Amino acid sequence: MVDPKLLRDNPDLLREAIQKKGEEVDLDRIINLDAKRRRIQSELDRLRGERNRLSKEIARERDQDLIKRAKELAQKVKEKEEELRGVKAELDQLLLWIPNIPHPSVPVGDDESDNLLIREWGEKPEGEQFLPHWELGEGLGILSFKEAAKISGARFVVYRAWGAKLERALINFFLDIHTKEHGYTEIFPPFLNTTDCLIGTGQLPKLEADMYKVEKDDLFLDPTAEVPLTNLHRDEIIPEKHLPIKYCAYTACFRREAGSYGRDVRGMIRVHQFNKVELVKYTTPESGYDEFEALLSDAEDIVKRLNLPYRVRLLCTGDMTFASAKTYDIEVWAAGVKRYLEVSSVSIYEKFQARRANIRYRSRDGKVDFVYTMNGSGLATPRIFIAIIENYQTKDGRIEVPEVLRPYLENREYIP
RNA sequence: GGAGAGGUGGCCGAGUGGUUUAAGGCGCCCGCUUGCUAAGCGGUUGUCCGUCGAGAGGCGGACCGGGAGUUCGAAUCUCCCCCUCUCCGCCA
Repeated sequence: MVDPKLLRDNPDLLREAIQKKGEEVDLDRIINLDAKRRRIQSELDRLRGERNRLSKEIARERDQDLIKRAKELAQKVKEKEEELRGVKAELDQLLLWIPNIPHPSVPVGDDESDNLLIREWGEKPEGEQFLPHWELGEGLGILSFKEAAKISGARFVVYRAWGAKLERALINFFLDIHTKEHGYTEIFPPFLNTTDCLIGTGQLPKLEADMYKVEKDDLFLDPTAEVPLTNLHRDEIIPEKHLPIKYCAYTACFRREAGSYGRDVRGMIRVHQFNKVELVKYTTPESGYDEFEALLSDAEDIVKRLNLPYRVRLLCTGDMTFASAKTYDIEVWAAGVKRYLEVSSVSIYEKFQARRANIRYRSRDGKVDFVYTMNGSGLATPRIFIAIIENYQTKDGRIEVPEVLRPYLENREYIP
């Protein structure tokens, strides 16, 4: 959520943000409602004050006239309360639809074509001999899309034999580096989240169509570990000395991918369930952007160690998500499909999520303020798996195991 | 799934309709005192909304798991929901 004070102090800033992000929000309606809310609040406070004073008088002497006046006042209070409740409910709902304000360093643009290339790393393997992962994976018996369809339908994958081991190796490798070398605390959270959690991180109400919901229990399968990790400290005031808090977690991630029916239908570039290790930080506002750059480099470090060519792009205002103030994408080159694949999205939310989830900190001088939150994939496996098998395929049709993964794969140089 | 107990400030804990302005204790912070790893004495100590103020802060209101209700008045009474604990049942 944006700072609601901006509705009166600087509505143009909000208007501009909504426009840059290509959202549609009736801001004037919200501004009017906010003014209405404050007016009703003031009246109600005055009425309640009067009622309280009267009640104290009645406690001292039971005067029938006083009680009669108090009754009338109580009726008025009740009416105002009802009025306030209605306005507040509507306002709170609408506030959830105002997007975050992009950071000034973010390029203004409409779509992917306006994203800014920040850097490129590594040598791209190119040539006709590189097979796409679906041919390679099915051929080697390490992936099966046919079997997955039997179990769950389209856009799922079964990892088999060395494929399953490679998947598990990746998850363990990611977690080991982040916990042992980058200083993150490992969390293994639940995979189901309450509605409040998803409102807190900003997936709801806007992205409900993209999520798997367990209707009976009113719970959502997590679309990313960002959700549980950021909600770990919901409704808390964290002492400043505990900051920054750095968490990493493996979870399976579930996305309905509504509205992407024609895209990436072959293979596992886009699937409904995938594995991901997520990094989340809570910081002070002052250190936020430094920690954000550090988080990006923690994610990049993994790609480098796997020796996968990649590039980093800064997303333009039109391509970044609703809740984000600034987002970098890390994309690896996959030689078989001959394109870059997004393997990590690193975003800073400033106070946007903290306001929604009510996560604050107490500074050393006693002031209470919202924390900054940020997160990034570190990394998502299916596309890393794709890049590894496609880029590391050998002439004799096997996969060379990247050196850093060998300890996780029985020290083999090749699979199968 | 069934039965019972409970949820009060950073923490412990009192509080069954009206000086509760949430007792008391611990902790924290500040000051004083003391011949010193400590103790004693005194004081301070929440969050949110509104409003006034340049600011420090003042004033008003709300907040005792969440929500609705009864009442002139609710931490306290009623209803619904959530969570925790104990026992039973089922179960990886």
